[in-house]
Amino acid sequence: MAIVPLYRRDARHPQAQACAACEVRGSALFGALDDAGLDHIHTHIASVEITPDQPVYARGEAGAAVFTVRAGIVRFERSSPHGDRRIVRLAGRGDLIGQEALLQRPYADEAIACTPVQLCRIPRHLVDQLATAQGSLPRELMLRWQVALDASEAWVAELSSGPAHRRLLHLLLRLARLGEPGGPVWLPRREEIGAMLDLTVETASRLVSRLRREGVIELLPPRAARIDLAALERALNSEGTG
Amino acid sequence: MAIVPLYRRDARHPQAQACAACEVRGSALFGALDDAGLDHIHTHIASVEITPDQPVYARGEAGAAVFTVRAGIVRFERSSPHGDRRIVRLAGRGDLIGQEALLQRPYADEAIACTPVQLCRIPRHLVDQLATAQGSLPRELMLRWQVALDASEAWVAELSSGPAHRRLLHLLLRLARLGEPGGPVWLPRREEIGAMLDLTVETASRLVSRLRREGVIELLPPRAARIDLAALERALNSEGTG
DNA sequence: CGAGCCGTTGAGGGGATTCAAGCTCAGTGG
DNA sequence: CCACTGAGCTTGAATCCCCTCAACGGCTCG
Repeated sequence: MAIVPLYRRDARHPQAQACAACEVRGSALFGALDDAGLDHIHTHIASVEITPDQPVYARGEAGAAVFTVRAGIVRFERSSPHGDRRIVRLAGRGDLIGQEALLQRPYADEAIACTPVQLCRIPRHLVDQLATAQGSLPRELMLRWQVALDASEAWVAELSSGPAHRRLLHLLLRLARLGEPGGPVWLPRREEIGAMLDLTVETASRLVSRLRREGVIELLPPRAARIDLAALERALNSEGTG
Repeated sequence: MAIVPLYRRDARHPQAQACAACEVRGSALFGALDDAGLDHIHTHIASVEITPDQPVYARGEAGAAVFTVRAGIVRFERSSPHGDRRIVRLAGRGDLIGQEALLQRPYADEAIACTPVQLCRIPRHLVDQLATAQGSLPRELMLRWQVALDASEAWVAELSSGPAHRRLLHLLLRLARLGEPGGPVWLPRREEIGAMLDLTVETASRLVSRLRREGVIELLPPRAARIDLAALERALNSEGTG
């Protein structure tokens, strides 16, 4: 974990004005804060960069901080005592992760970077301060919690239900939304697709190959792809009726 | 929906002192409130009773209230545009449901009573009042949100992963925890089991019958069963190694 | 008593897994 | 430079789990 403190006003610092200029400010946790508020907090928030497949935090760890995702994709994993692991959710730009820490609770999942990830690390006590001083923060927090809950329930409904082919289509739809609109999307390894959709690597591979032949996706190795959204929609619709 | 206002001090009222005497007070949303606080809110909270298979609220509805579950089991459903429906989570005694309403958002799921359910209906504005007046409430709220998020992620990991036999064992384990310890548990209809585990009725029936033959559960029709927790544990363990 | 819902069981088929082999590609060291 | 290696991906063949289609019995209720 590369941790760099943020000094908003020191223009010589590479992370100068990072909070104020943060591209996700409008949708991030402190989006509603004015400059005075930023002055108060900016010295406590650190910018964190994580390389793919490195953990942000581990399940059971007594966390002292929450994170906002500034860029990249984070996955949440749980594994059974028997060893099989399952990816239960993804988070992307603007999402708040590790909220359990605010309740002095251990982290509930393994959080691992899928792509290069940029995070803002926010100490627990800092949120506590703002929660008492300001009125708007709790509401922002609850919003994040609800977003996470909604994402998790949608994961059950879309990525854990029905035939494998449809589950993969839904996954691609999500990946497309997580990336730049129209741009190439991050494509997980086959083993990761399997962990997301509860499939074996072989089945994941077969299905991806099939979509490639059908023209729904164009592979851009390694770990990227271009998605034909129109073809994807078509495939999803013909899925139900066929 | 049978709605009965709660008048805490009117001893002639059947719901008299319901808030003060509420069995789930210690673990419920207003658990931390003192009597003075109760005085303020008790006239605004209504007791709601719902019969099995009746909705608490519908997805998309602009909700003006959250609910705490005082007794019974509530299920959350989502259905795809193609018509197939999936149960994504269960809630039981002490759980807070419909929290989206606090954010002026439409309800995210269909919430439907599985068993006879008793709820406390808490208007949104009441929570807003308490949130500004008291400091402890937001924390309680966040705790509920985290409980729901955790339940949803566990649903992915346990009830949507692996072979159907193991998924059913995990479901029975949950149902046992939702009911009285040692007592009979509520057993969903086969169709409902199917919607929870993404199975057909036939497969659900076959698996239940198998567990009955193996002595893991004893059916107590209609819609109840006794579970041999030791046998269940054994079955879950031999599952992984076999 | 017949209608309808729920649960059960059987037979057959299909989709996903398992086991296995071969491929590409980047990194390594001769 | 190129064989060697290992990780990731792909494909094939056989097996198995679960689905589909179907029939039937128990039960409630009009």
